[in-house]
Amino acid sequence: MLDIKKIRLEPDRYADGLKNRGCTVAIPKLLKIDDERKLLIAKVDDLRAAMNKSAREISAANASEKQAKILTAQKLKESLKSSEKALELASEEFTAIMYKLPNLPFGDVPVGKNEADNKVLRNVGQKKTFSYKPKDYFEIATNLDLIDTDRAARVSGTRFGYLKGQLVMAQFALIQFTLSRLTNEAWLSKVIKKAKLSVPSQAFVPVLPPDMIRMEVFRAMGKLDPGQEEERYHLPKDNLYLIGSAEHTLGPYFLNETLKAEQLPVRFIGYSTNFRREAGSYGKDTKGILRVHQFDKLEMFSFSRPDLSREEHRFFLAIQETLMQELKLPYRVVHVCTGDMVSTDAEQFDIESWLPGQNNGTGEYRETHSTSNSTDFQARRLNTKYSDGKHSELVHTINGTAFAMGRTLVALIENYQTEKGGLALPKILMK
RNA sequence: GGAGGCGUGCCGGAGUGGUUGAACGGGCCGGUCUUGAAAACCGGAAUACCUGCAAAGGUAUCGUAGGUUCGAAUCCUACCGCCUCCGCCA
Repeated sequence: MLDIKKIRLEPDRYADGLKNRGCTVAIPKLLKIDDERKLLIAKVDDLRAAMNKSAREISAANASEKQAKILTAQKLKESLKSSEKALELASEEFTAIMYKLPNLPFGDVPVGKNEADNKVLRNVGQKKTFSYKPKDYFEIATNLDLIDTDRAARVSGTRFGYLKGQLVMAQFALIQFTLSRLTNEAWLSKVIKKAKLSVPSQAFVPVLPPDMIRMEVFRAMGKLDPGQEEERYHLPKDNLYLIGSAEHTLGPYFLNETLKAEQLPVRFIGYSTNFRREAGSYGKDTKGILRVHQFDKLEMFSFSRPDLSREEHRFFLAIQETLMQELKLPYRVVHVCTGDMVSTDAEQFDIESWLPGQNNGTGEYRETHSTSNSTDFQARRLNTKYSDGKHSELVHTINGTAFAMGRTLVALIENYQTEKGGLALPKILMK
């Protein structure tokens, strides 16, 4: 959620930024609704003050005048109730609009309508040349009996898969590899230095978070906002939702807490199973495991001081890139444009991995990673602050994929396939 | 799933309808004393919102949301969470 006070100070900047995101809410109208709301707050506060005063008088009054005073107070209460009702309606209208507003993009985020306007920042890594037409990962994996979606469909429906055998071993190797890097301060320090950043090098704390989340908390994370609800699995009997990323339960870890300034940044590397309904993607990637209802992912999350959040965000990107380079997977970095960003983000980078077997063997880039700076947008609803002992302020939250298991396995299979239809995975995973 | 208990400020802990933002103790911050510290003594300290240039004033907050009442930390209801016992169980 945005801060109405900041919107009031710079209405034009907000209007422009939100317009670039394709948000149609009119700022002047919002401010007018807020004005009306404030008038009602003043009215209700005055009436409550009068009520408090009369209650004190009743308590002090002697028996003879008490009854008359109570009668006056009762009348006062009637008018208070009607004003309170009016305030409640005005507040609901105001909040409904505020919840619709996405985060304000930074001024240097590329402006654009949709995916087509995203800006490719760089291509990294050597694309392997094949002496034959490289195969699709699904063909290879099916031949080696590493992925079975037919039986999964029988058991669980479309967009599910069984991962088997050496592919499972590869997933756990990938997990070990990643955790060993993100918990290693010396390694992180090298990443920071190479990226010319000045954030501290403290290690990520590995976390296995809950895979289910309460409705109120999910809402506070901004992940049930209009348009997103359809993407979530809901368990009505218990009123719980299945998470779509470890981000969803890592973010609220410090719900309603104030951290000490010297604690920051707090860095988590969470591993979770993620559930997505993939509503509205019918007919897209129906084969294989590129787009499934359930997949595992290692997700980075950081609570940062506001003045360092942009560096922390670039640090996340640098980690993603370094990990990809260690696996020798070619990729490109994309600066996501205003129209294509996730609603809670002020800035977003994606990494798209090179998949040589896609597109009938000519290859294509597919999104495998994403990293976002949500500034104080999530922290405001989560009420997560930090304090230096004198002042307290909302923290900034940063999230980013370390590795999404399924799609990374896809990239590994396609890039490390052999002519005979086997796999020669990188040594770094072979331990 | 059954039975019972409990949720007060940074912490402990009073408070069962009337100036209670909340006794008391500890911790914390500032000061006096001291060569310095400790002890002792004195003083200070919550958050959010509204009005205001400010000083200041007002409102709300005793798990959360409603309700009863002129008045609620105190009474009622629901929800959330924690604890104990029984049952079931990876």
